[in-house]
Amino acid sequence: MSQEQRTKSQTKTAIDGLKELIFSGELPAGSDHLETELAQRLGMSRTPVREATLMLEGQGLLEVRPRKGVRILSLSVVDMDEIYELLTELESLAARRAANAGHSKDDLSVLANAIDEMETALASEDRESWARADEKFHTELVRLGGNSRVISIVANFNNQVRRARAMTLYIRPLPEKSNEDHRAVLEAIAAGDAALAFSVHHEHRSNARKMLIELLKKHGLKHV
Amino acid sequence: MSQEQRTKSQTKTAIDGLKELIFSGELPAGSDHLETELAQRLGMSRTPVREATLMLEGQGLLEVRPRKGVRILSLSVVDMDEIYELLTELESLAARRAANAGHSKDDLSVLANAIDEMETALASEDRESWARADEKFHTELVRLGGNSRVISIVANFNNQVRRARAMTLYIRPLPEKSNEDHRAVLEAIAAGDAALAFSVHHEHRSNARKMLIELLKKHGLKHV
DNA sequence: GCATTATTTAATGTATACGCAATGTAATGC
DNA sequence: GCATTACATTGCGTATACATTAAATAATGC
Repeated sequence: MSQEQRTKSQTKTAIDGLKELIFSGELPAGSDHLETELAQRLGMSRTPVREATLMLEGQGLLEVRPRKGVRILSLSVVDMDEIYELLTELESLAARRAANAGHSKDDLSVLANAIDEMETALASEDRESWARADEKFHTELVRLGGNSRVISIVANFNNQVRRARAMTLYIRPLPEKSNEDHRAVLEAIAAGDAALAFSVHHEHRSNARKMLIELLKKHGLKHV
Repeated sequence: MSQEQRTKSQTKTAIDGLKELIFSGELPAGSDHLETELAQRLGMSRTPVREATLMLEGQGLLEVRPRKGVRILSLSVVDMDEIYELLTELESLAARRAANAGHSKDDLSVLANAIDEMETALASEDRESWARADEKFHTELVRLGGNSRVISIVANFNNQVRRARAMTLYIRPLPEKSNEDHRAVLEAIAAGDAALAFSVHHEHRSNARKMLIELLKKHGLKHV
């Protein structure tokens, strides 16, 4: 954790608080909440809550519906598919850029570590640890890509699918083959083979997308 | 134009007003403006202006800098390059999806018309008309792609580069070859050839990107 | 004179007040 | 009973008041 601001503004507090409430499921997808209720809950006046909800609406986490309250957004299968398609493209773009950037072995150590962590986690079937390492890998990959717009868009959509991912973590098959892909991507980047990095990662992500969508359909999860 | 809201909220008025002021250059890139000043200018209190600036900050049009005022963002060459790279990828994705969607000739008429309009405009060297038709083509292409996330992201970044595009409209060479690409993309989509639609459009966009970046550098436009 | 501290200023962040419009409820006419 | 209209409620949009604090300025000691 980075050093906290001397005094965090109420609006920031509200943003973080709401995010946390949403991610944790305390404000479930589809639920409605009046500004006054949220303000009370967060211990502040309506003003900063209002500003926070407007910003989070811009980030696709909720919807402000006058007189109906703030609605926490749920994602349909189509939404998930759209987002995964987008993430596939953007992460693959990042992989290509990362390969072209000529990163040193040292630069790539976070990726390598994440892969190791996933391996360890897989061996002990520790899905939570695996998920953390997986997210670390993908986040770092995008960071290495270096396109700041891509970085923030990907981060944003990862937030949007966070709940869904957590929800499916225990019902999906252990990603045995996944790490082969990760290693292949890492190697392509280390070798500076941009086309390969792109295509391998694209394939990897496409597969994950298909798997997830099938899973959602199979379990009748129309909204997550 | 769609029927106006009975009563447009002040916040919406502020958003539209600020956008217009930014796009028109009345609030030049890099300039700073206090909330009070903007409120007076827009004829309303600080509250809706504040909400508007926060939302526009989320859209990358300006930056809220406490005590320094709202700064209208300018884009560096690197920024432009990042954005064009992103647009290249997302529009190409849209082209692929459009090709896979099995659109009828009728569905593709807007694209076809836009191409014709560009041709006409080119013949009379009417750059403004050409730019409008070109934007129409690209917007429609993305719309046909049908991924709503992609649609809104592309729209957003088009807003961000709007000024820069206007600025370079008269100093860049007439895009003689450009329409060949557009036609090729249209044909690939009509034929349902997704891979071709993707690659042709990707190439088209990459070229435009290179051209623009060269142009900015050549003219010493470090910030637009 | 220069650096440091105290003071003032001003712009923001936040709370609050208030009117309006949308929603629900009761009353009325048929 | 049912539809329609009047009424009450309430949640939001906006203005405004106030507190806070960063920045600018003045004052002080050396």
